[in-house]
Parts: sequence; C-alpha cells; structure tokens
Amino acid sequence: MPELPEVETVVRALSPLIEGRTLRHIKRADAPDGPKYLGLSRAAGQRIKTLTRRGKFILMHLSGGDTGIIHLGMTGTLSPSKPADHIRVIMSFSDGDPGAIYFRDPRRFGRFIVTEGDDYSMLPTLAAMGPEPFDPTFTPASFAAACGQRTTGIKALLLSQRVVAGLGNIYVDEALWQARVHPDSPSRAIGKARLRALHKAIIEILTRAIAARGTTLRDYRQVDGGSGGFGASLVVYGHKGGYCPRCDGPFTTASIAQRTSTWCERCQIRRGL
DNA sequence: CGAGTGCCCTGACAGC
DNA sequence: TGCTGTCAGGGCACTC
Repeated sequence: MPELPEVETVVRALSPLIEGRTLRHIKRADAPDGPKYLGLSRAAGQRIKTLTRRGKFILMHLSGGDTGIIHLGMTGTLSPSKPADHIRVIMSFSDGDPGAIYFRDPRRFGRFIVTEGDDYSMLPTLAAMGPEPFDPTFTPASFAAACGQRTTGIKALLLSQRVVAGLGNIYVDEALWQARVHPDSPSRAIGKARLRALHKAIIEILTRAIAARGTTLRDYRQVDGGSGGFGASLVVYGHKGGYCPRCDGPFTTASIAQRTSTWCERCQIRRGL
C-alpha cells in the first residue's frame, strides 16, 4: 500500500532521527535471515550517512559504502517506539535518542536487505527502475517514447516501475482517471495528447499526495503513527459503485493487471487522441 | 526479452 | 458470538 508519497513521507520524518548516527546492532527480531532479509549484520558499526528514496524503496547510504534497502511492502512501518507485535527488524544505535528504530510488517510483504556497495542485482525491480517522476529526465517526450515501445496495457506498464518509479494501484487509477485514459489501453495506442495529460497527471497527483502526507487506507502510518490526509481526495480508488464526478457515468470495477481497478468507461478511452 | 500468471501473507470484514 | 470465506496487493519466480 505505501506508494511513492507514503514512502517519501516516511523518509522525510525518519531522516532527522537517524542520519549521521552509527548503527550498533541490526538484526531480525523473529527469525533468521531469509531471501527477504539479507546481509543485515553488514550494517552494524556503520554510520548512516543519508536516507533517500528510489521509487518505493528506502535507501540507507552507509559510511562503509554499503546500502541498506528497505521496502515496506503492503503493511510495513518504521517507528521509533516499540510496536506490540510483528516486529521483523530492530536497528539500535550506539547512543542518542531514539535508541532504536523498529521495522514492523504484519503481512510479511516487506524486505530489508543490506548490499555491498550499490549492487542492486538481488532486487531486479530496483535495478531496472525508471526515472523518478520529479526528475527532469521524466518528460512528456521520454514518457511517450517509453510507452510507444510497449504492447502492454498502460496500467500494467505503470505498475511495473520501468517507465516511471513509485506508482502503485491507488495513484495509477487516479492518474488514469484524471488523464481520461482507460487502464487497459495498449500503451502504444494512446495518443499524444492523452499521454501528455497522463504525464502531467502523474506528477500532479503525486505532488498533492506528498503535500497531504500520503493516503491512509488501513495499514499505512507515518513515522509518528499519524494518518495520511489524501484519502478524501481520491476520486476513483475505493469508489466501486460510484459515479464519475466529471461526466456522471457509472464507475466500472474489474481486475486489470491483477489489481482491482476502478474507472469511468464513458470518459476514459482506450486509444487515440 | 516481453508479456502474462500464480504466489506470498495475515488482518479486516461480510455473511450466516 | 463465532466460524468460514473473501479480499487486499508489490514484487518476484516462473512459463511461454
């Protein structure tokens, strides 16, 4: 559930708490390392230089040159106060306050991997990640070029992270509605005008969602436990059975790209324009 | 290599 | 009340 705005909100809150501090211990709380939890012990003794975000991944840049990579999955949270249950990783610090950061993840979709240097090969999605939506290289022209090469439906393409980083099910549906593009449009069949509109909608919606500190549906929480404020601004996501505020057409809900999708069949078109 | 499918996992919720 | 069944979905392994 955490998508780019939620992860960005977490990074902004967490950075001042941990940047510049040295990790004393870092360990799994409930089980030995598995494929989703690798190399944690490498990070012990290293200082966290900076905390950044790439798509939905959180990157801890360590003084020894290694990188701690955290993905919150569906239900992951990072918190300075100790959760009651489902703690997966504990990072403790040599001194200072807070004394530790807890990674909680009830549904176990999250990951926490410490790599040597910046070797992302064990995380293929991160390794093949498209441009950040706010990066100057993400332009209408570059977006159109990337879409023009693919036969996949636009929703599947956006969820793949390869054309632009950070979108998940919520913001994809919102951006497609705003740009009047059908989620099942073959990406190369979308006309220039709507591709341009979609590029703009992606940036606009993510900007607004970050300003609202993300969307809280069920699980996502800010570092301080608070909820995100973007939920009231959602037009299509979660509005199954509702009506389009633009044309009054009934919303359609069905599975597209293995995700529950809601759209307006009347004003979101499949090809052209 | 691109495209499509199944799986992981557990809490929330609906229905009986 | 308490049980059962369904749903939520990001990323990855796997197949064709």
